[in-house]
Amino acid sequence: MTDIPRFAPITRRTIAQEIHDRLADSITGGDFRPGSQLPSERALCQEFAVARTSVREAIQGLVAEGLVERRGNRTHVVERLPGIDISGEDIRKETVRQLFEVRRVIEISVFELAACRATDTQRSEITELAGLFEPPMAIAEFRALDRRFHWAIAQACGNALLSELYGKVLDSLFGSEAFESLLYAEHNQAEVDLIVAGASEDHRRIARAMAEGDPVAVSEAVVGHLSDVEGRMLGHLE
Amino acid sequence: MTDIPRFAPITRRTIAQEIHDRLADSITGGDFRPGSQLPSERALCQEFAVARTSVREAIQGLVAEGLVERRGNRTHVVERLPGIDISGEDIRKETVRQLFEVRRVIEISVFELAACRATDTQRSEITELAGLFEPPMAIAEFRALDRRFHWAIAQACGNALLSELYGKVLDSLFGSEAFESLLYAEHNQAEVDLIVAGASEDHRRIARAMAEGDPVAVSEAVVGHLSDVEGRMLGHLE
DNA sequence: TCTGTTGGTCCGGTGGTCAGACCATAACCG
DNA sequence: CGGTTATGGTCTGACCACCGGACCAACAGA
Repeated sequence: MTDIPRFAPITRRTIAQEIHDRLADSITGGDFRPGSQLPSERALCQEFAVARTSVREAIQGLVAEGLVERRGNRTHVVERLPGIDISGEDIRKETVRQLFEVRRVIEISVFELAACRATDTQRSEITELAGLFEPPMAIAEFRALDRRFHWAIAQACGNALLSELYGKVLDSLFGSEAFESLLYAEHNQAEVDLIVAGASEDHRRIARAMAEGDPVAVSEAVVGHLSDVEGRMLGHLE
Repeated sequence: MTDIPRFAPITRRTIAQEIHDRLADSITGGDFRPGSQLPSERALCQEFAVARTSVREAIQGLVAEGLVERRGNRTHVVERLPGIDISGEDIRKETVRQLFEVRRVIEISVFELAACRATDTQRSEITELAGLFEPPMAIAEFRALDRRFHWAIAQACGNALLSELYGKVLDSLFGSEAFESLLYAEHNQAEVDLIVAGASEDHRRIARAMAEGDPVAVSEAVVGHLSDVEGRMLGHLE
């Protein structure tokens, strides 16, 4: 009997396609206000670390699909996205809401498993990382530490596939332009400071429960943490 | 103030790197018995749908890392994988065990959300798909339908990010060579027939609860389903 | 009106990939 | 044991994607 095919064919994706999709997701995800100017080709070159020809091809696709348009010698997001009739603001909040829903589904289990399975070394690392949160903190510094903290716990859950999936949630959380633009908006600064302070306290609480190997306490701390941060972000930021 | 960088740099990956990683994962994941012959370069060309030069480069990397070795004019998995001292059989079962753990974390929530949020059209589709399970069924046919059934539910959960993540779990579930090799092993046929019959019944039960919009019943059915299939796969297959 | 920025076009070069051909050697089969 | 088949090794020419850069026309802003 012939061998079972074990592997799916390789799929190929050009750099322009990847850039196109990321820009399209960003636009439809509410990161750009309708009518606003897109970053220039040269600026996007730098951010994506690619040649201008790749960025050009991606943007040409966006023009063809009606997501952006040329105005003079500038590229702007169209005033009305095809097929979408809620505002960028609402899209952004829905994106964040869904992200928290996913976190509730996965993060609680990951943290509970880590509480049970982490090695002593991992518990020490988690405790040490929690101790580094010292408000007030610059947003960028806070987020970098926040990610390290969550990833350390992810690695302690003892399930490679679950760690990988949670890593993708963290990629969404820390790579989300919708999330970032809420945090960095000038008029949200005072509220963001409160979020940072609350989250820092929550992280220490989680780390203590983790160090004690108490999954129930960890679960309660995570539930409270998610509820608090989500409530503040959706209720108080714009 | 300068714009916040919104996008991470593009990463580049060659076809040979992708093939290398997939082969390495397959080998360390227990899909090839130690000492067994790897599929030929030409066979892998066909499966991956790439040129021989790409497959060659990937395999040369595996040789360099000590995962495979040349014996005469054949390529074989090494008898002892570097850094691994449990058998492929145990690795395979651990892979499957972790996969079920991830399913319990995510699938129950996805199904519960779908029970609450599915449209009438989606409920009808789910019911129809469940009705297509008619044991006895060929494994390949069963798995294709199984995947459609789970994906239909995933799309009904009302959270794009969660659907995407669950899609990756399904990719692992239906793309896992560890899983496939347990199912297709000749000596497991009778037990697999029992798994197919039990799963078909469970799917109908889930679809009924889904049609009734009963998340509690859906949750119970899913928990039972996962427990049953996992128990059979880990306890009775080899 | 002038300057700077942006999009448009073009160029030559590099790396990755492709399909194919051919050969030497080992494995397999009668 | 000999013949056939299969496999890995090497090589070739072609094509594509991508790169970095240069230059220009037109627009936006001061």
